[in-house]
Amino acid sequence: MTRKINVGIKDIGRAVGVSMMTVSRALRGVEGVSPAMRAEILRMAEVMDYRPNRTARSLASARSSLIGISIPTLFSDVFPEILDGMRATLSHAGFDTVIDTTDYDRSREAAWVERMLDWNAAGLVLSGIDHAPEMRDHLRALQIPTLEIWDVCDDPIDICVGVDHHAAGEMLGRHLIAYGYRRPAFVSVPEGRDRRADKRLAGLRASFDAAGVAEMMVERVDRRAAFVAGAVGTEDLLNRPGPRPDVIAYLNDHMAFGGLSVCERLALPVPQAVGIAGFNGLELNTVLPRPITTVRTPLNAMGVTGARNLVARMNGAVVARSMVLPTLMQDGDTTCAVGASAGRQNEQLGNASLRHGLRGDKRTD
Amino acid sequence: MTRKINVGIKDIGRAVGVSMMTVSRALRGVEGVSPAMRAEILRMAEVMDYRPNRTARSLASARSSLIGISIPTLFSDVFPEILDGMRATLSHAGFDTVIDTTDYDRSREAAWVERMLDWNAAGLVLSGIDHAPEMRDHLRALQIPTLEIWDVCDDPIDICVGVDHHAAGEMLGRHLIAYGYRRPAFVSVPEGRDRRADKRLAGLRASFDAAGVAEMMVERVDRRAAFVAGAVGTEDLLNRPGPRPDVIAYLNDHMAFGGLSVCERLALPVPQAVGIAGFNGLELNTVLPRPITTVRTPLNAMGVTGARNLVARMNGAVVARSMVLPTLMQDGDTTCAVGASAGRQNEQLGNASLRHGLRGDKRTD
DNA sequence: TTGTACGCGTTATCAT
DNA sequence: ATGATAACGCGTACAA
Repeated sequence: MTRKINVGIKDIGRAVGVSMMTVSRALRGVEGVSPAMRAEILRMAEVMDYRPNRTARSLASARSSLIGISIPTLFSDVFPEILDGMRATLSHAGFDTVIDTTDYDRSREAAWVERMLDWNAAGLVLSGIDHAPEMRDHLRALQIPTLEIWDVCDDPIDICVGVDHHAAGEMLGRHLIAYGYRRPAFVSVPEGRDRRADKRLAGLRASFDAAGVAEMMVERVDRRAAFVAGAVGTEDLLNRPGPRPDVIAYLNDHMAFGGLSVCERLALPVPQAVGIAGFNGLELNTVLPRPITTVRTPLNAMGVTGARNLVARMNGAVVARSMVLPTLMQDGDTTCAVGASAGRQNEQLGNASLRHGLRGDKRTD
Repeated sequence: MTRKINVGIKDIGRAVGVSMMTVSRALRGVEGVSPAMRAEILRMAEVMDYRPNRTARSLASARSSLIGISIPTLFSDVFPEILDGMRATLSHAGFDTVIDTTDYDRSREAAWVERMLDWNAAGLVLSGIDHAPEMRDHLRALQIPTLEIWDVCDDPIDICVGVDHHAAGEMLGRHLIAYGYRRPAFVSVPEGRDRRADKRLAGLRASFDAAGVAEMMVERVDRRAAFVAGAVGTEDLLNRPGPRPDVIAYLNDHMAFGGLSVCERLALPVPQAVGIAGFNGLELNTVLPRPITTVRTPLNAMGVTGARNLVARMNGAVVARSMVLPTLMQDGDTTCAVGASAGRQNEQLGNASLRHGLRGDKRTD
């Protein structure tokens, strides 16, 4: 019960001399209003500076223009890039985005989703495909348009758009094996935190397994800043007793760069003494003194595609349940042919390069 | 008008055998319900899995739990860090955050603010203090709790929390002058895009002016990725005819790092041939091969303080209209005493260091 | 402490 | 093509 401050549909109706319903119809652009009347109403709305009350609209129609977007963190180039891809599509379609950062906490995500449902959210965007089971069931039962982004599976809650992280890991593995690396290591965050990272590691493992290398050192770091995490993890890794790894792969490019800088500080020749590989192919890479070997992921395009699919889905269209985007093996200056047979490897790589496009255009799918 | 899917206050009332109002009171935790009755109602709500309809609540009370947050971009460590600082406070207080990225476009910000008002937003958070005048007036007239963050002035829309960018620029200028630098340059984005950057540049200019150096080269780059922008801007700057700058300051640390990497590629000794200075003191800096001289800004603390003030303000408390947080001059390895009188400068610095705390604890305010 | 009646601004339904 | 009326689910004001 506050003082009436905004003009409402009723006021416009009174001014023009028609009922609320005609105004409502005219404003929403639905059928059933004569062109002349519609024009006059729109003009009057403009003059009176009418603003729709979204809260009332949502209550009456049982749906809102709110889209809930849940991401693990803003401290990564991954999610801002995806969000950027989605923004234009969603805002053009007239949606507002309520964003929540979960810090990789499933229960927090689930609680927040319930809140969004309390808002009559028009749709949801979730990061990845690993969620609280009750939440999955609930969303499925409600049939609310839900996009899972960045990872894919055959059985999403509703629809999904992403890349195959396992395949990407495998691809990187094959690349490193072809170069002759045989003592791989992986620097990541604590297990279970980032499921996509775990999948990439599994893919990497699978490739090395297939090549007869069963052993893989894994270092896990729990630091927020990726640069720092990569540096710390690399230091710890190199300080371990036993044989030193000949190649280190990282969760992402930022961590890889942190690791690279540690190697330089320790005067460890990269890529001769140790190879370095990242993930994502961020723009960062284009300015580094030496580009890092990485797997390029179509983050922005993923956002665009995901948003489009979601909007189509909300409009009742039938869209692909699962959409897998390709990734690209991008060779940099931080890996090279190594080992006793480096010369021979280089020849083989020449051939492989022709066959599979080793430098730049090898891709999943 | 859809099928009734959620249990409402009415249903609980029926189940317990009381009126809706008693249920409403019990659920909201307001006075006027006997403890026994409240306990029973809460239990029943739990059992029936009651979920409040926020839309209806908002319509009836003419206010919502939505806080609109407008930031220029997610591609910077500044705004994610500020957002991170605000998150816990806002979510504990029961607010949902609707985030919009404006890409430094004032009219876009203004349009979005109107949408938030249509949602009965409980409050707004805006980046900086430069906004569309009509929007300012509108928000003032509505008296809606509004926090302007990251920059400060004497006459905010409502309340503000930030740092004094001009003073920060001046501080950096004095620092560089004390080191003997006399041919300064600044690499930034197009003028008017980022007002804070413009203010820092103005402060820097003021210091050099006071020291008798009127000339300052300014290079402006329009690239999204900060690393790339810094690198490109530095290349263009160094390719200019005429005397080369002896020190280059940047909009932020990321750009400074991009510039640093260009200098290394060109085999330009830093800091002997050219000094490099950034802004913000990001964690990035702790892992770089050589820490960049920078001005540290309390981004996270700013978010926390801002959110607390805003929540207090929404609760009707009186809070400081304007709150200025201190910045810290943080000396790195990318600047040093230079010039014909480098030796003497070093001595002076020794003294200055004692007086003003040159290394690490010089600060604004 | 509890209940009644009404209003919030809009959309849905069924008239005309 | 337009209108009257009833929701939507909850909070406010006042009465009991």
